[in-house]
Amino acid sequence: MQQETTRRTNRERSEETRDRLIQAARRLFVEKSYAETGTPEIVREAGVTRGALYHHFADKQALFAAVAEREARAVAEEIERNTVGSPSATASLIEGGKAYLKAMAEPGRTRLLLLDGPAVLGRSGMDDIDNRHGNRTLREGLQAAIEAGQIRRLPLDALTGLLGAAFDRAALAIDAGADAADYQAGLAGLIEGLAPAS
Amino acid sequence: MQQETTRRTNRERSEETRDRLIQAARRLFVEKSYAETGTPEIVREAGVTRGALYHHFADKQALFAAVAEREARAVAEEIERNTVGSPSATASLIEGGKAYLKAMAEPGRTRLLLLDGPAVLGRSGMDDIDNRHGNRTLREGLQAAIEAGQIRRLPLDALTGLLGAAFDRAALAIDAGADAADYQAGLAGLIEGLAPAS
DNA sequence: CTATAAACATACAGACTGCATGTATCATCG
DNA sequence: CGATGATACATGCAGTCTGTATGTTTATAG
Repeated sequence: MQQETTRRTNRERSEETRDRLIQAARRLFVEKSYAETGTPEIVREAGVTRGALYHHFADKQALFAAVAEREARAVAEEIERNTVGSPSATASLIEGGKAYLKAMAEPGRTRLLLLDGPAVLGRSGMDDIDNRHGNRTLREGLQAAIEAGQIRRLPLDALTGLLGAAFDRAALAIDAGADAADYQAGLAGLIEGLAPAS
Repeated sequence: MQQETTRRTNRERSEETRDRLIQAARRLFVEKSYAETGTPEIVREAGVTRGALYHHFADKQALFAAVAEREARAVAEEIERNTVGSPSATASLIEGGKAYLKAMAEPGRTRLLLLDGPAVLGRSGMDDIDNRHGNRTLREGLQAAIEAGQIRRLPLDALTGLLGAAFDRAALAIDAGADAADYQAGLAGLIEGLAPAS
């Protein structure tokens, strides 16, 4: 039989369709925005029909969640790959921050994860994604630094949130054309300032 | 003439209609969200028609911008009212931060200004509003603290953005039910840590 | 090879946005 | 004060979108 090329297992069919939808949606959500991208346009770009979309995803929002989830995972992996163990805990934090900013420089990530994400999924929804992937690293880094006595003993969750927000803001500003060095300096200043009072 | 009650100048008519629209929109944008609120519902709540809405505002987004602008102004005024001159510049920053968090505790403000705002108007659009109202105070406070030698000399705009983001994050977390004291402590730690290295 | 389930396609109902056109109310000027 | 123009608003319509219900094809189990 020559149509073996089209003969695929169900798993493969689903996998590919989901993948095409997520990739097409990512392209359009980044180029325009979540709100200004319609599902007809997404499925056209993906080469499937809206039936397929609504078979695999509960609604447009669920498709966005899949896009965001994949993106957050990619960021986390990229950081883990580009980061090596550092001597001091604070230095490790600063280095991790640099890796985060570099990963977030990939076009579209700030819009997906920092602008549309919180609005579409709510802050709690984005927190769930963050905690599954990226933020965990930051929290563990801070905890290690605190227990190593290199950072003042402050409420861990709050500190994680506050520093994470600062990093997010830096990523946004840099993406908007601000001077990266300025923000790197500001972040380093904030982190170093957390050293125990002398 | 007994219908003098309905005899109003054009200015008054417009003023009241705009006001009713902005207030109704605010209520609904807060209760649900910008995306899930339709213009038919807004005008019903405001007691006018969609014609009036589209006469006064270019589109739904422009109406949201008006709501956000008014809210940002209210926050700025509330802070200015509740804040008194402090001895040290850093203490003044911390006090201003407390006033900000208190103002942002007004229901709906975090959603309007921190979640939907950036997504609907873009970060640059929200920055415009912020710079017209709130953020200016923070920048000036930081500048004063730097020139008074109470805070390390770091890039002013970057530092303003980073600390502002941390405050925003605190407001969101507190609104979501987190312990306010934890975040206050974290913020105080961040600010105090900016003191020049001893 | 048949039956069943999964994957996808198509058709449709309801709702919404923005605009175009119509009407009422106010302002201006001779 | 009366007519003319402008402003404020109302109504109707076209196009589009989302989610669902129903139909069809493809894979899998027995």
